[in-house]
Amino acid sequence: MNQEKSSKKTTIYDLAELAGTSASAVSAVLNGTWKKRRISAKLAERITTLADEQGYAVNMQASLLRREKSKIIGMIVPKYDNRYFGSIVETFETMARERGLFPIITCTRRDPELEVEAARTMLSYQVEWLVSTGATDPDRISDLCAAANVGSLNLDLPGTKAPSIISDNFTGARELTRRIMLNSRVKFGQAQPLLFIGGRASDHNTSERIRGFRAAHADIDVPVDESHILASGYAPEKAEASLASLARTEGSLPSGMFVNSTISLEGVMRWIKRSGHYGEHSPVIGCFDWDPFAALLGDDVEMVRQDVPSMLDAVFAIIESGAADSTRIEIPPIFSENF
Amino acid sequence: MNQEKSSKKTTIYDLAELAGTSASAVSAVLNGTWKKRRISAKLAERITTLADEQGYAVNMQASLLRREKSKIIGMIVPKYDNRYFGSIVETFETMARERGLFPIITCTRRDPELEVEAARTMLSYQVEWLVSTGATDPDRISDLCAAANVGSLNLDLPGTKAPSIISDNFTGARELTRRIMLNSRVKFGQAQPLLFIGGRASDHNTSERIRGFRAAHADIDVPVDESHILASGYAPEKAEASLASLARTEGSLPSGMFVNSTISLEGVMRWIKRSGHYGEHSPVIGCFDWDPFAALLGDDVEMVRQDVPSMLDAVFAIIESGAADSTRIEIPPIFSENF
DNA sequence: CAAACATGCTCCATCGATTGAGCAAGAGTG
DNA sequence: CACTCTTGCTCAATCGATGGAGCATGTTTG
Repeated sequence: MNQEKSSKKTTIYDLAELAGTSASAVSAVLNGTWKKRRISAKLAERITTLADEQGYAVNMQASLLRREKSKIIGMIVPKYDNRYFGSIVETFETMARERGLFPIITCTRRDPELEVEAARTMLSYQVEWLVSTGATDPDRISDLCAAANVGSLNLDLPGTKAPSIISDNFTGARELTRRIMLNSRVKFGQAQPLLFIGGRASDHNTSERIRGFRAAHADIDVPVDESHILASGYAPEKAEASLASLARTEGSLPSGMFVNSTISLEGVMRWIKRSGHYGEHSPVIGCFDWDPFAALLGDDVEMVRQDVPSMLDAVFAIIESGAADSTRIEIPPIFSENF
Repeated sequence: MNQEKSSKKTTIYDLAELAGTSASAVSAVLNGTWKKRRISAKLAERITTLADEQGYAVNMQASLLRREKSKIIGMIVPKYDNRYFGSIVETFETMARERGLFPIITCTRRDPELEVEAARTMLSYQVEWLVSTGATDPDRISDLCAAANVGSLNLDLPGTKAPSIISDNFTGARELTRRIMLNSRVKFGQAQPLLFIGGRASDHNTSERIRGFRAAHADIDVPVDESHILASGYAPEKAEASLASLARTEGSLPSGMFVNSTISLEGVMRWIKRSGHYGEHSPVIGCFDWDPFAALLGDDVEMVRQDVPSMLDAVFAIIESGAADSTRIEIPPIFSENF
């Protein structure tokens, strides 16, 4: 595990000299092509031992420069601060490794400039595929990838220039809304229009969820209160402020809420606690996303879990098939009794 | 943004031919050394435009092979499923980028084999520094790095062969224990020995926290109940099972608990809810780690937050100074009133 | 007006690993 | 014995970017 010259890294040339052989023999042995290249088992053995002793590690930069495929796969993700993205990243890494790919992940904090810069950097590193998760402008990234002849994919939020794998937001939201209504009826005696809070009206997922929210109201002939659709952003503070302002203008709050993400739920719960709405008369809540602690907050919180493993199965299926047409795959989310 | 030959990526040679100039001129222009290399502004302009048109991106593999420094910095992290590691990763990425470094992060799911393999892979990618976060065997990774002449650092859990940046677990645990005791006295009338749950007795952080836990008991002359120190692992199921078994053998539970991580807290809260211990007589809890929803679970939950920004400031301070002696830096955690 | 200098480039070796082509020595065949 | 095959290797070009050295011009300077 030691080496004489401690200033430089060991290369195949160093090993070749030590073994009294050629660099190409060393290379063949270390990358496993030695049988094909008719290197004797004896020499292979000697080289392997030497490589171990010297703590040799291939220089991927050199290796990849020569090869045609990099086996690197990139992912851009908005945040690491919730279980949804956390499990996307963890599952992605695991599945990539299982397939012999090297995953590179970068967090772009919902910053469009950073997204593009990160995408460019990943292209420089010769990624073979780039997965844009929850990107604000996925098509821009697909354009960059197309120009570099690299496959791209959209996850969580759809785009029009690459295959998109997203949750079935409409159906999920409709079912979640139905459940919140049911819980509300059980707790407060009658079905009332709900409040929708969180997300951005401009993003596809939010608008689909609002559509599902409306559909569920229509299903049981309850009118939607337009002033109670508050897609005021993802940050907890935004949700908290919206609720505070609504309570100020209206005096009371709806008895049920559809919360568009755990991040928004954080703000909602904070407001409920702070304003003393907690307890007997606290609103019935449904959240489109899952968090273990939020799930423990009370029987009044219903959660849908997006099916991350299935979404990533779909991602890798597309990667393996090499497909590049901009289909959209919608994965049904999972309701709590099936977690 | 288009290119004629769609099968291959644009290189500086392609651009050179298109611009009727040499590859070295193109290279100089695109990497910003053109003034030093006395390329005219006119040619620089032309090349830049062309590069944009062709959607050119440097081949980092080639570039890094030639350069002496890779500017790549690696981090190994156990999981993405809690706020602590999530914010470590996010902060690390941001700070690395601010310093012109390219962060590569990999999640090793507390698997010692995977940790080593991931470290090897990162060395192949020519990382200049490797930060092992919460590694099960940080010294093994430091050895690998040393053999490759790469700096290594330990974060969250200390090692003996590289600088370690960790929380001040002893002081934090002592103060947290003191607070749980106080809350317990307020709720139940008297100070009783607490339960310690979660973590692995073999890891440094857990043992330091147990030491702090003992010290806080000693401070007010309360004996520690040795059978109530349950360092049964990090997984929620482990904590849940430990509590269930304790309740079975003892009939009742301690009135206060020191929970060693949010992950363990997940199991603890699940058990408390399921077993009907929630409410009036639910135990007073303190958790060494913070989670926004857990913080909302009730007034009975006290949390300490590890000071991630300060920890990473320390990490980058060491990286910038190039120090390699195995000092240990302990960062005080933050208590809830100062979040 | 010649020497010295500045300007604006180009040439080419180099980084480390890979791989097609090829060479020498021994084994097998007719 | 002359040949073809096989075995076990080595040679050298290559991937794309970089940067030291150097080569024409044009511009000053004494």
